[in-house]
Amino acid sequence: MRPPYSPARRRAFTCSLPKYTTGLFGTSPHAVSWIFPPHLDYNRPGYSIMMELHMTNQELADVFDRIANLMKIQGEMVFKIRAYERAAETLRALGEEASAIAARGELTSVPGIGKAIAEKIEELLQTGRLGFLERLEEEVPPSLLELLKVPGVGPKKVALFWKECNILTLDDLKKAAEEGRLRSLPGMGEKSEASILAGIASLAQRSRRMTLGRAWEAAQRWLGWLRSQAGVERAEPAGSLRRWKETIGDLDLVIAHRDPVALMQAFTSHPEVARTLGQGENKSSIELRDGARIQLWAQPPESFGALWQYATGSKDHNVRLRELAQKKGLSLSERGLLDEAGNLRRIADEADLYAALGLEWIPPELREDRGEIEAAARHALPRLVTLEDIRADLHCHTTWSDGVSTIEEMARAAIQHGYHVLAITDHSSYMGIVGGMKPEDLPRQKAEIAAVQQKLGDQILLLQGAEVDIRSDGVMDYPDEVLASLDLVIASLHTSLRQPREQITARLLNAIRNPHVDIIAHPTGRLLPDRSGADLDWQAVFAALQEHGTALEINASPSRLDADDAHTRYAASLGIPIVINTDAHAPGGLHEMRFGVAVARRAWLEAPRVINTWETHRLLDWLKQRGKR
DNA sequence: GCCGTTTTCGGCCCGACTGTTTTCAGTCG
Ligand SMILES: Nc1nc2c(ncn2[C@H]2C[C@H](O)[C@@H](COP(=O)(O)OP(=O)(O)OP(=O)(O)O)O2)c(=O)[nH]1
Ligand SMILES: [Mg+2]
Ligand SMILES: [Zn+2]
Repeated sequence: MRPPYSPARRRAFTCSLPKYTTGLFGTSPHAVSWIFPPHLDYNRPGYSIMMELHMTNQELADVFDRIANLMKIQGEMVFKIRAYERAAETLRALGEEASAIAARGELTSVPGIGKAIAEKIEELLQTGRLGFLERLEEEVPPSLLELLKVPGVGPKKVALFWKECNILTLDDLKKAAEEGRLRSLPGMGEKSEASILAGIASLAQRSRRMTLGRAWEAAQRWLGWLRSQAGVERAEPAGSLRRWKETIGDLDLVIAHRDPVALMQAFTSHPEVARTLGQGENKSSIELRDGARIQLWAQPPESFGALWQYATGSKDHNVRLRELAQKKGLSLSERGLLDEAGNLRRIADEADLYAALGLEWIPPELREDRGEIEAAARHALPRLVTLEDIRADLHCHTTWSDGVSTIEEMARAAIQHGYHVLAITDHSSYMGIVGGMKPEDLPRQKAEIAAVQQKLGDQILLLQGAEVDIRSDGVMDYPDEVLASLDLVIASLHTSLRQPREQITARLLNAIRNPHVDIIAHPTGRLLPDRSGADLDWQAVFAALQEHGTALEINASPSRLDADDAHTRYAASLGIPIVINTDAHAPGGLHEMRFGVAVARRAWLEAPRVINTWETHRLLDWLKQRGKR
């Protein structure tokens, strides 16, 4: 990853890449390295790349978050700061690259991006720099940003420490606290000084964001504990977990309870607790030994709906909802709806809250302020795809490559899931003799699939596919005649994910243009929660997928969730077929389908967009159209 | 800085908890 703000690299290129490059099985990768000339266009009419440098939406968003934080320390107007923060969120959710929108001159038509921010985006895209930020950083030392990360330390205190004690770094702050120099500052005391030291310590060993899988496991344990406690009438997940966001910062849990004081005490003195961050009668917060944090809120059952809605968020969704309430002369909070006369209407059922504001109930996965409130007001929310809609899994592994179960075991597990189709897609040989399948193994595997098929009869249809590696030179790991012999071909990147944008994009495009390839799996190769994926030119990838009708995979593994919600939503809007696959390496892996479905739901997808919800005959027709037998 | 079936100017979510206060500011969710 590049640092959040650094001048982008200058590039220009103009040549052409072959329509697709035939795999030359058995030859050295170096023999075909010519497919990456220094200059290329993507062989599309009108798609001559004159891109001079590039910043991803994520990188642009990081710039605006940085501006917002520096302005907070500076003491700038809060509403201006909110505008930068909202713009950052908008950019992260776009899917389409901001550079493409800028090229059309349409940045200001994006909600939350006005004239000032659009100009800054354009300056960043054209020059890789931003004068406004450079001047801001001369006024406010950027090293102060690390102080903001200390829990309990906000912009006011950072400014105070900076101006009164010349504290510029985390080390400065630690030293000042240890020497007792903070307690005499206005608004500070011994306790707050000690809590800063504790905050710095926890920052050092604080764990990063969790994967959804880990978070749900922990949440189920804690919900079980809560439900076993006296007086708990209901306990439910909330926050990013309930919205199925791709990674989880902390566990947010809510309970219905009439007198939660004793329960809050039990919660903060649970044996797994390393530190109590706060304890009151309405909410408490703890940090566990492994660094994970849990936030617990309580309201009586008659207010549970309002509480659950609040704690589910997202923050931006909540703010929009509260603004809507305001316009109707109401005031919304976790306690309920307050009318102008000052009467509090408690709300037991979340759906009643949305109804009171004239809205359809909004599925938690949509609550990100990405247009869901407007759609709910028009009663035009999508009918989101569900786990029950899924009829096939088109990506799994067996003992023929790095899976741990046989074809029959995987097939029987798929039947248990109610699937009508399972594609066996073992790895091509790039992983080496042990890991991958050589082309000469394929006929024997085909025979085994046929035998299992005969044994299982019409309970399920088995397809012989393969997950074919796109080699680091862009060549498919199986030659065309081998690809042509398969029922389904998945192509994916596994190696050299750090190649420069144009090079790794060219690899992926080469696979998409290969007429035998049906699905592009885990397109970026990222590994959650920490390892970012390939730096793809998404606009080129979208265009190629659209042109060739190739399906884009949502890989359902909680450590991938790749493609992500934003890119999937935009891809589907272009008509690109979406497939949700588990990439299971054992029967248990098939259970991860629900995480992939969650990504699809966050991408606003209805079932027909997802090809593995289709009836078998329709799926087979699709494959046939793509030249399969 | 953004935005508009109440506005192109004047609004912009709202409450809990903590530690410092002698009535509240700061931080957080
Ligand atoms: N109204 C309102 N609600 C907020 C605000 N900040 C947070 N919330 C609510 C909505 C959030 O989903 C919920 C939990 O806060 P978190 O900071 O844990 O965020 P969230 O769980 O969405 O993401 P996370 O994965 O934890 O980073 O609290 C706010 O400023 N205003
Ligand atoms: Mg959270
Ligand atoms: Zn795989």
